[in-house]
Amino acid sequence: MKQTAPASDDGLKLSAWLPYRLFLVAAQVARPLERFYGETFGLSQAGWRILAVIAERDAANASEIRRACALDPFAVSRGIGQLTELGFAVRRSGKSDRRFAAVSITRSGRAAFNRIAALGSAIETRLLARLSESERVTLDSALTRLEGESARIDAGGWRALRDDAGTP
Amino acid sequence: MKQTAPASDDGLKLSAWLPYRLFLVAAQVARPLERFYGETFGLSQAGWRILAVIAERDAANASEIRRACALDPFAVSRGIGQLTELGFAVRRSGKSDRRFAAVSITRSGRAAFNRIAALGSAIETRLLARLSESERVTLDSALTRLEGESARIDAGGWRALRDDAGTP
DNA sequence: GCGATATGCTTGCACTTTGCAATTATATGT
DNA sequence: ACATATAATTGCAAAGTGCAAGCATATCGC
Repeated sequence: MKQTAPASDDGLKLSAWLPYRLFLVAAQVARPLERFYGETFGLSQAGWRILAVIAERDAANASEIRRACALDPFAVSRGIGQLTELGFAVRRSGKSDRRFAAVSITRSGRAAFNRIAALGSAIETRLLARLSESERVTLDSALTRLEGESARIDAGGWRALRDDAGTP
Repeated sequence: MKQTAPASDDGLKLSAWLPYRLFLVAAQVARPLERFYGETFGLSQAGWRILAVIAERDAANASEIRRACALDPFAVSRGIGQLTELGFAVRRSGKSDRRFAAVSITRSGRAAFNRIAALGSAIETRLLARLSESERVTLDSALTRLEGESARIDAGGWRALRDDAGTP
């Protein structure tokens, strides 16, 4: 007598499921970097992403950061708070509309960014070294489309997905 | 006089940085699914992953799950606890070595899994629809190598990475 | 045998992160 | 000037995480 499983899989195998595979690579690769900036600077993941964004713009308000980092407004606010506490960013209330505060990176923020980015680049280099030139090109263009589609999937929520499938 | 930035980037642009791009797709796509199984079954991310793993084996011990899910032993233990509380899995202490408890999925666990997997497959289908057949093949083989390399990067820790780069 | 040590897993507890309601500050429409 | 809208922040409860210590079982050395 067995009551554990009728064994009628839907056929989703975790290790072969594209979203999981992407997640796995991203997570494994992010872990050492997170450890580094966590231990060295006391920076959180959100903090690092925001730092990276303000390093490549000359000033950004919270909404721009939110869009660029895929973070919610709360996380952005807290991340900016963390960065200013660490002395890595400064807030100056905007000139025209003072609801938007401009955030910019400081000298020491940039120094920290550069050290983190060096590790980040090393990671990317090691990953890319495993791919041929044509694979890199293909991956780049494929990822661009996947980014677009994933944004739509996210925006639609799960109800939209259920309607895609055979309405379980 | 400006004190905000010497503007000497290391050239890491977040939105073009491979790990971030992978993360972004994975995160955006995972969010609706997480919402679904969270709201519907009260399942956590770890719970879902473990459920997926025991759905494709007939029984698994905690170590096998840990390897298959890239979770630490604590998370596995708690995830199994959650699944048994929900009635989605049962633990039976192993026959030969009773330190290893065999975990198997139950009938209702499989029912839940099938509903979640249906959404998961819908997501994957929508993503793959954006790619040509040859892109899918390339992505598959590229991802396999990236998985291997990312596991090595993770295992090596950040000190090994620093030595890769120009020792910052 | 049987104590010492190793292994697999679990629990408790402090700490961190997250989600959300409520709040503040500013701007805009009437 | 007052109501409403928008951007950002804060406070707090809930959930998640990391780690030390603990429990159960197995294996080794004698």
